[in-house]
Amino acid sequence: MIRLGKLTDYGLVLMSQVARRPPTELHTARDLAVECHLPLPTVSKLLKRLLRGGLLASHRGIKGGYSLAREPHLISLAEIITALEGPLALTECSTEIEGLCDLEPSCPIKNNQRIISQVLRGALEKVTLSDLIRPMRLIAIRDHRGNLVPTVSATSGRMQ
Amino acid sequence: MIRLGKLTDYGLVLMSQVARRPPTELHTARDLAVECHLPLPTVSKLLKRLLRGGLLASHRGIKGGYSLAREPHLISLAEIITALEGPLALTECSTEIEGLCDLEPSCPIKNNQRIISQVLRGALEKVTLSDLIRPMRLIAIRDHRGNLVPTVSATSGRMQ
DNA sequence: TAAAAGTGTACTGAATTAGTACCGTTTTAG
DNA sequence: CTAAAACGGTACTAATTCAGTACACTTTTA
Repeated sequence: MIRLGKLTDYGLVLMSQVARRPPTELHTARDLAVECHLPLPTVSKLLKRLLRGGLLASHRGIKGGYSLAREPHLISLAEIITALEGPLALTECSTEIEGLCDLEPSCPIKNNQRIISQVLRGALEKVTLSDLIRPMRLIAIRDHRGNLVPTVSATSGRMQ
Repeated sequence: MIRLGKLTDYGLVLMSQVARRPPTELHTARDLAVECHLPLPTVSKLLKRLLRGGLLASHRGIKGGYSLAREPHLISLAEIITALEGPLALTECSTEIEGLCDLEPSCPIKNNQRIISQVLRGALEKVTLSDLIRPMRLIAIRDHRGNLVPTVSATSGRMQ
């Protein structure tokens, strides 16, 4: 199982909750915690990370709160996950940082690892926050080898 | 960062090491450990899991060892990862098992989570072991929104 | 100016994972 | 027929990572 941390999952829930409301509306950490049934400190922590990632805008003060930094269809899953978990990669060796893996000098598949990570990222970049909040269809396409390849399609008709 | 366990990474190295040799050749856990610079107990553990996943065939006895259960181009990354880490999913809620997540009854994006997992799986099913052991090209395609979408292409001309 | 809301850091307990050890089973060479 | 080499399974321990929390600070507005 390729795992996404629980916190990242919560983060997706939070983002989609904000995205579901009118773009001008401000959401306090407290309100979001109640609406999403999550503990306030956790929500607060996540909103901070999403802010630093440039996905949310914040407004301080007594009438403050958070709003989306961009329109939902311009925020990809890849960005959200990156903001919450750090650089999107399958293994440590596929990041830019060298020397993390003992096998690195002799690793026979190092180069391909990087490419695989990019394929994965490509898949996640295709899905946006606006896809997450509206009904999605799963369309299966048969590739040249006859395998079923699942792909998303929003009801709006957005395709790839 | 979407993380794959270190062990799974080792597993990919092991599988590609076996795949690089003639299909009839048997590989002992000891030999693979030396060739891949990994501790023997770890290698042994991984080979067992890959066997149970149906990706390797084993031969006992003094002249025993492991070989691939199928040709490299019929073994997908998705299968290898599933064998080593369990069902391929982004979050617990996207698996078949219900009731793991407190938010489940009220989770607004539960259904879409499942679909996202399937998209990801689709991407990993497209890459096979044979792709892993030969030079791969990364080809970028622009989708309808003008974004670059990375995709793999083996030098053999295999495409999707 | 006080209250409400965001900002940042640091700590602790829990859960997961990696790594190891041990003992059993199968096969084959001599 | 038996000893050695290799696979097969389980269970345990240490290390790492992650989730969750607490606390002190800054900003804004009624």
